[in-house]
Parts: sequence; structure tokens; C-alpha cells
Amino acid sequence: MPVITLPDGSQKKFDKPVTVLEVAASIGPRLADAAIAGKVNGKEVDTFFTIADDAELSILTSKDPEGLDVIRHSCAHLMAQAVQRLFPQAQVTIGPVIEDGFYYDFGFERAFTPEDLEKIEAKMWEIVKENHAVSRSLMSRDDAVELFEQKGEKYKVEIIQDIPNAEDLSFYQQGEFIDLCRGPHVPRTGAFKAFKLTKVAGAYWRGDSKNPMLQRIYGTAWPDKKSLQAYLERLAEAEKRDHRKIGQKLDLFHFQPEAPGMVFWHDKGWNIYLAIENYIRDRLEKHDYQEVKTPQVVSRTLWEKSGHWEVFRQNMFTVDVEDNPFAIKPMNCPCHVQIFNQGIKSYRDLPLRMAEFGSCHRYEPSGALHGLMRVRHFVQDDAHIFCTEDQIQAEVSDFISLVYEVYADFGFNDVIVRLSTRPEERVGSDELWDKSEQALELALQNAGLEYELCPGEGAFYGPKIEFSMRDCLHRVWQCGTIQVDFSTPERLGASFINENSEREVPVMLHRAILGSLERFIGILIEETAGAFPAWLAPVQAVVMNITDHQAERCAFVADFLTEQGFRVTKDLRNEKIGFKIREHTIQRVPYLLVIGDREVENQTISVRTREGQDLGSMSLTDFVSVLTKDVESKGNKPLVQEKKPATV
RNA sequence: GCCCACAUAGCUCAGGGGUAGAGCACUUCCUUGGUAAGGAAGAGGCCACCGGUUCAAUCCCGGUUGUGGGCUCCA
Repeated sequence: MPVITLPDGSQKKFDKPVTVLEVAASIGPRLADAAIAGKVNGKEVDTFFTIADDAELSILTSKDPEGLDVIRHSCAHLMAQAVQRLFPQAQVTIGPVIEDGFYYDFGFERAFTPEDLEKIEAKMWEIVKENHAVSRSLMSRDDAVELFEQKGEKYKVEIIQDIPNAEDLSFYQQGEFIDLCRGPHVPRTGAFKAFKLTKVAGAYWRGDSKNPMLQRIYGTAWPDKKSLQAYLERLAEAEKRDHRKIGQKLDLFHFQPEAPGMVFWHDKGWNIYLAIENYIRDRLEKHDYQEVKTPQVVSRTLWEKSGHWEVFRQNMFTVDVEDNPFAIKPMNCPCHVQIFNQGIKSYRDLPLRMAEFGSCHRYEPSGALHGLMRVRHFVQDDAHIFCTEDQIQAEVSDFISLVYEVYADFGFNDVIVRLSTRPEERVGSDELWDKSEQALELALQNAGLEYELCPGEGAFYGPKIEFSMRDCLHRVWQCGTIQVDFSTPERLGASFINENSEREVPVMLHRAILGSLERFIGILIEETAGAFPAWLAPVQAVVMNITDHQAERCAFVADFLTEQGFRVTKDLRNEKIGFKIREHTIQRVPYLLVIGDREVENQTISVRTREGQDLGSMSLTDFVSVLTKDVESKGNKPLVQEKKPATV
């Protein structure tokens, strides 16, 4: 006689075991109709799940995030069924839910074409119309293996064989289609209202590049057609923020085939770059770093000593001159250790923080290149902190607050934090790993940060924290990082004299706040859609005349502002003022200064923002203080209320 | 590196076995106009590169390079 407690606290008594659907029906026929799945005592179940004992129950509909995930997961099954109807040779594998949708990987002799996708989608709608009931059954592992072997589904057999023997496995069937699945699933194939197959891609079986390539089909699914439409529009809108497009439109940088993966920075892009570099330089000074610069081309022998040659040589640019082998540096750490090694260091010198805007080249695989986000030449805001084991935690804590200080100045607060711990293959004693992992973890906890724990994903030389951000399509890119390194200082012979007059090997912390300037600017462009805050804008103000008569005054104003240290241009072209306003608005110049006869007479300038806000006429000195305030406010408190940045 | 797609004017793109088109941008001229596009004329292309098929290739086929979307990788 189960008593069911609903999310609002109300209770319902039943005199015999009931299914989720029956409970829903007892509440109302519309809810019964909308029920996708249920959550019984926190566990997601099918609508046909029978509740025998007292339980807490929520009925999941497409309005609940969990319900929507069930729809998406079921949609992957629906797609697999459609694919197998159209292409019986296609082998099923797995089909998980992802952000906004799902995919399914098929073993198939050829790639699916866009025409195939249309056919598959049409077939999916057919199956929706057929409205098959979805049923769940249990099978022993051996029976399941036999079943799928009969079907010739070799990937599925492999999956099932890898599941421990003891478990009975659950299977879901709709019409002729049956698949191994934990569930839950929608009750009927008629439950789908809105979905679309979006793209095909290759993907390695079990994510291993040594395995054969499967054909992955991506799709998206929504509670109704309107949400689907809204999603597609959102996607199109996001694509307009693509940093590669904006980089082109705003004349910031370009790439060309002669230097794949290496940026040609144009004047305007480089101004942003310099503004960021100078800002970081200022932070470094305040946080007690020393800045150094090390060679670009370094003998291979150093990379052999550091161990990088062995592991990464295929990713290094090499240069041979007169039979002497060199490599263009892919990282700065070995060079920094060389500086550390000059002279004798005392424990009193530690922690020693050595920073460099380190220009690095890595021969990244061609398929990995992606605009500014993944390049072959980049500059890291790199630093290495030489310290003792006992200093690790304090240094990490300081670094974390520095990272957040900087990100806040850029207006970023959606940061993804990961802690990666000891991998299988590693150097250093377990005690040392324990100590370092604990130091990192404690620092994260002290900072009150939520983070994802990634066991086994640390570098071979030590654990690390990574700070990542998302681009306009929600792809995640690592920016900041701090990594403990037990290996490099020893390999390269670094040491200091400790309090007992003994030689001791320092711990080295690798750290970067922005990561690569290139990637960080890419993220920044997508975040701001090219409307950079005034302190970063390559052109902070443009001075425009209305007719030739004011040319002289415009030049004076522009020169004056330039002398005050602002980035200002003038536009004296023989064009209508509306045209000039339009052009510079599109170019996202924060302040548009107009000078006509009136302004010349009154010695003022008419100020308009790129958001179209009219700040009226003001004196030159008043404008200087407006601009100064804006520049100093950084990402934190914009003077002028910014609307959500418009697309260019 | 792997799978798929794409590559036409400075940009965005259309076209299609008989050596090419639009809009914007550019140049010149007219226009001196008060806050998101004034008008006219002109110039601009080895249709990514290398091969093949063909009387003829920008178009069809193969390769290379680059780019895009994924996968793998990312010290």
C-alpha cells in the first residue's frame, strides 16, 4: 500500500502497487499525457515503472531538464532505429545525450551524406507516427551476447562483453529495434515533437585513434517546434560572434596558407594584444614577479635533457644549421631553469617567480588548428615559481586569487575549474604526489571554488589545476593553469641551499593566467562580439567632421587626445555624417566624436557611444574625464550601461 | 594525424564543359550634407595549386595545400 509523496509535499495513497503513469493519471489526464519519465527516490525510471513501497516521486515532463534529456536520449534510439531500417548493414554502438542534443555512432562502410540525413530524419518521423510502445526487459549477459551476435552487431557484443558478468542487463525495445540501455526512455515513439539531425562526423570507436572510425550523426531535440526554432536561431546568432569572422570584419588579424596556424596581427589586433600584455605586466609587478626573456631557438640537447625531445619531438619545429640540431622552443620552462641555475640560490631567494611573455612554436596536428584558439605559434603569459614543497600551497592560493582578479577585469566570470591528479605513468614519490594534490585541493577549497576532479589526468611530472572558458558555441578552451613539477628542476640540475646548508632541489610551479594571448583574445572577441571595453578597444574614439570646414579643429582634438595617451583616429572623409557614424559603429569604436560648425564655435565636441547613446556636447576636458573613467573601470563597472553586445 | 564538406573579385556570395556575375568595398567625378548607407562613372578575377579525361576544364576525375565541422592529441 504505497504512499507517494509528490514534490509539493502532498501525498497520495494507493491500495496496490502503481506505475508512475498511473500516479500521473491520478493527478490529471494532461499530466499523464505529458509524462516522459519519473524520478522515484531520486532515481530516474520509466513511466511504466511500478512503485510498490512508499516513495517520493516526481513526474518528469519535457519541461524538466531531466525529462528533456530522456527525450534526447530516446531520440538517439529513434535515430538508430531509422538508420537500421534504411541501412540494415549499419552497426549500432552508443548514443549519448550531449548539450542541447545527442549523437549516435554507427559502424558503416561509408560516410553518411546530407541526403542520407534527410532520409533518416523522414524515417524517424515515420516511426514517430507508428507510435510504438517502448518496453524494458532484463537479460543475462550471455543471452545478450548471443542475441547481438546473431544480429551481427559486433560493436554491441564488445560493449556487452565488457560489462561484469554478474549484472542482468536492461534492454529497451520499440517495434523491431532493441538496444542495450540503462534508460529511462520515453513511453512511446509518438512522444517526439521536435528534432533535427544536424551534422555527420567521423569518431573513433571507443575514442581511440588506433580503432576504426565510426560514423557519428549529431542531432538536437526539443519539447516543441518553437524551442527547436529558437535553438537554431540562437546557433546562427552565436556563429556571428565567431572570432574569425569578427577578426576579419574589424581588421584585427588574418591567417594565410604560407604560415598555417600562425597569426598575422594587423595594427588594430596588435593594439589589443599590447593593451593586454601591458596590463598583465602591471599585475606581475604588483605580485612580485621578475620578467625575463629567453631564446627562441635552443639546441636540441637541452630538450633531450629536459625529456621533451623524447615525448614531443614530432610536435617540435626543428632547425638544423651546419649540422647543429636546434629546436624552436615549444615551451619556456627549460630556459627559465637556465636562468635560475646562474649563480647559487639560497632558500632566502624562494619563492622565486620568473615570468616571460614566452613566444612558443608547436607543430600541432593540422586537424587541431582552430582560428586563434589553437595555433602553432603563440605567446604564453608564462611564469615559473621556484619554491620549496612547503611553499606550494601558499603560492597556489596566491595564484588562484590573481587569476580571478585578472579574469574579473576582463569581465569573465564563467570559469570552468579542473583539478587533474596523478596519472598511471608518473615520476616522483607517492608522498610527494599526496602532498601536492592536497596542496592544490586545499587551495581550491580555500578559494571557495567549485571544481571538477579529473583523476589520472595530471601531467607525468605533477598534478595541475586548469581554468577554462567557453567560446560562442560553448566549446571549452583551457586558459589559465598551474602545475606542480617534481621532475624538471632535478633533470636540469636546479638547486638551492637550504637552511641546513644542504643542496636541495626546488619544486617548480608552471603557471599561466591567460594561457596563450592568442587564445585568450579569441575568447575575448567572442565574449564581447568585438565590442571591446574601452581599455582594450584598439580605437577608443574617432573624431569626425561634418564638412571640410571643421577639419582643422578635428585634427587638433585628435592630436590632443592622442597626446593624453588615448588611441584616437580621425575621419575627415568627404562623406555624410550618418555614413561615418554607421561605419564606426559597425567597427565598434566606443566613442564617436562629431564636430560641426556649432562645436567649433563653442569649443566642444558632440559625443555618441557605439550603443547609439547620445552623451551630448561637452568640452574636451570633460570628455577626457569620461574616457579616463571608462578606461580605468576595466571589465568591472562600465561607465555607460552596455546592452548585450550586438553582432557586427 | 583520421572522417566528412568546402575553396569563384578586397569582403559576402551566385553561376556553370565553350576562358565569368551581383551587392558591398576600391578609384574618379558631382555633392559640403548634423548622428547607422547621397548620386554617377570606372577599374578589378590564371575561378587555391598540380596532374588527368576532353576538340575544349573554373565546372568532370585524381592528387596537393589551406579552411570549416567533428574525432584523436594538446608538454
